[in-house]
Amino acid sequence: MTPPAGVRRPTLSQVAARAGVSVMTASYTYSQPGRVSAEARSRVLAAAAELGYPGPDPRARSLRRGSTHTLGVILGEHLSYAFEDPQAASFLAGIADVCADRAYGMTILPITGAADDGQRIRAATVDGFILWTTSDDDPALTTVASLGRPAVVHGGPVVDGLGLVTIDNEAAAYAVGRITFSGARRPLVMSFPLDRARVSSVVTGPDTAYVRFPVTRDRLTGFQRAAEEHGRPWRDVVVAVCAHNAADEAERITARLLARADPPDAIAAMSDELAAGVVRAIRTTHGKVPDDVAVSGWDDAAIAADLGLTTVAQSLRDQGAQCARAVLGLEPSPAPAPWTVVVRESTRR
Amino acid sequence: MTPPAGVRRPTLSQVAARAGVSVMTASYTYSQPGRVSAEARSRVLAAAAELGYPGPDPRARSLRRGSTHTLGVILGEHLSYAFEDPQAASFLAGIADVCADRAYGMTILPITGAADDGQRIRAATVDGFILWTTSDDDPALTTVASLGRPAVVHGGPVVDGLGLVTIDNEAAAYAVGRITFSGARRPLVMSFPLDRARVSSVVTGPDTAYVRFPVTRDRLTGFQRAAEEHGRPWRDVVVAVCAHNAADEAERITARLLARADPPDAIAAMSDELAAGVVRAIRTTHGKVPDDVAVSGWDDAAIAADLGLTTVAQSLRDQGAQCARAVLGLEPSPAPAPWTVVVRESTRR
DNA sequence: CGACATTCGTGTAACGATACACACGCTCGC
DNA sequence: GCGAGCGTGTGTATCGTTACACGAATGTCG
Repeated sequence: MTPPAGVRRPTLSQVAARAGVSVMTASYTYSQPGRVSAEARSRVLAAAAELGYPGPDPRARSLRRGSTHTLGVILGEHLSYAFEDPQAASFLAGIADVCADRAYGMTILPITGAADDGQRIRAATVDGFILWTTSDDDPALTTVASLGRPAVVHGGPVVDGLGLVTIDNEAAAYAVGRITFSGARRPLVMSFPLDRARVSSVVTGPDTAYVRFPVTRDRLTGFQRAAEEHGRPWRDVVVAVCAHNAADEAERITARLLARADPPDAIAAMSDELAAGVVRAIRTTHGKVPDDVAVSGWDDAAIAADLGLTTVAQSLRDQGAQCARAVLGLEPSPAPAPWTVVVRESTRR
Repeated sequence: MTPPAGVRRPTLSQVAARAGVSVMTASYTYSQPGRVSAEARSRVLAAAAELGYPGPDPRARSLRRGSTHTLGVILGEHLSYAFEDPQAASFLAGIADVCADRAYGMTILPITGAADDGQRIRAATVDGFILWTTSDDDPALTTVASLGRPAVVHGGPVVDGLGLVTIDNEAAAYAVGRITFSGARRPLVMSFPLDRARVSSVVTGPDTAYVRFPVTRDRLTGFQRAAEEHGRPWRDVVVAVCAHNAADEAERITARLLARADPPDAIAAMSDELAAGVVRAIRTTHGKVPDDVAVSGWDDAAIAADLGLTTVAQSLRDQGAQCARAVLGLEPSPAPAPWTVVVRESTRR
């Protein structure tokens, strides 16, 4: 995989010399072919072919032109998890659609959560940024904001100078929570992490003000309203926190909770992935959905239809595309993204 | 998301001027801090802070240094599918691991299958390439080879000057095929596309020499050997081709095949994803796995364990990482990647 | 005390391309 | 017949940084 050493990429001026024209004529042949006569153009292209000139060096071009034709994507969690998280994958697919359309590259930035992330962001050769899964206190936010390049945050928080693409998570959580918790005596929320520490834990009625991830905070707030409306005080509501958006983890935690003296009888999960784990755990212990435990998910992924899950339908793919368009300046002021609640068997008692 | 217009990024020479040192001293402050005295260094950093200088411009740096600190990934199928294909996601995760480690960016190139893909590849500001899901006649291969930058192909084909990371697909297919087809009278292969047209179809005993995707070709060849060893001539073996690696499609096709007068009684699928669709279709029609139909998958994904699928275990994640290391020159000569067959209930009669 | 190594600052010349302005020859239109 | 306008070719300056080589100052050692 190592290229033959010693062969250097020919330059535009070598091509120009060989074609017997000026460097600018050669340059225009690539950037504005119409600007050059047919004869000159063909001589340049012939010379380029003879020399094996692959076209203008993108590095030099991006320096001179000031644009890299590439978008940077900053994924909040360690990259390892990002690709295996189906939500993130849909979101990335949406970005990729727009990028492919406009011939933009899409760079996944090598963020690890370590101290040098700021440097890595500053060193990225990209025209703009899209941020996924950021917390209020994520240092990447201030770094990106300080660069003065266009940037859009998905989900939140609101940062001055950065765009925002999101749904109204609180309203959606309230809507699906009301359905899930209806008639429940021990409602439970299967949640994403509350802060960047990303540890799994089980707490009751957490103060949402301390939750650092805006998406998670808004959803918890909505679920809280729904629970309280059904006469379940928040301080009695159990919130199970999964460190990652993975069904396995939700299954393990749910199994433990079901074994308690006061097992939950309604579980609202923050993703279909987590809900799938919940359902698996319930079935393993010979429980019935929804008779013993009502369950809802979020996203309306393929698995939600398979399992008959009530869920919040949103298109992360569209939201990814919206982010990309916003960064590229194709979408003046992104509107709140649409969502609906899809009611299926998993909440019908 | 649009940055305040008019503010220009300060340059290194402005910082140097403000700090009262030469440009080179300022430059060394960032690239080789040890090379400058503590006093000069702190003056430069102070000046940079006052001016809001975010560090050396990566575009200029990559032009001058000749390296971009970024790897390019070329995904054979249209990007839309790539992210939703769990195999691709694992592979990408492996690349991402290595990139994050070395502070390399990872650019997904905006390949669409259209005519200007070559230009897009040549215009990519990357140090090397990793190619995923390429066919023998993929024009991206020759384009990449002509650039003389390090590149690695996953799965094949073998191209002069490009590295190769793969398992021995033929041997693995033979191994899992022998188990799956044991005692079967109507073996069937659920396959990936045979060529870049990517249409789904159902054929019998295709001439493997005409299959354009090396991975698919090698696996078919292995399955062929396995079927023939069990006394099933290849011309009688049905090969169902799925256009994409998606369970839904496999389910639809399997349902149709099961409704035939001569339904298959053993199905070897080229991925667990496809096998999951196969199992779903069998169960929908009240068939039993493995009693009515033996099934095997490929990859040993999470779903394979869930479904009790016999499968070829390989780590696409490790292979992705291997590709990345090879391109970065950290791995002299990549060895064939390991695989094993995991036998579970789905083939035990 | 002179020879020699080390530390650290600087000037100059690239890296490879493009923006811009200018020059030249032609064709029109009046 | 002459200025305007267009189509084409070219020189120069510059994008922002770093490699390299050189020189001055300081330190070390016999």
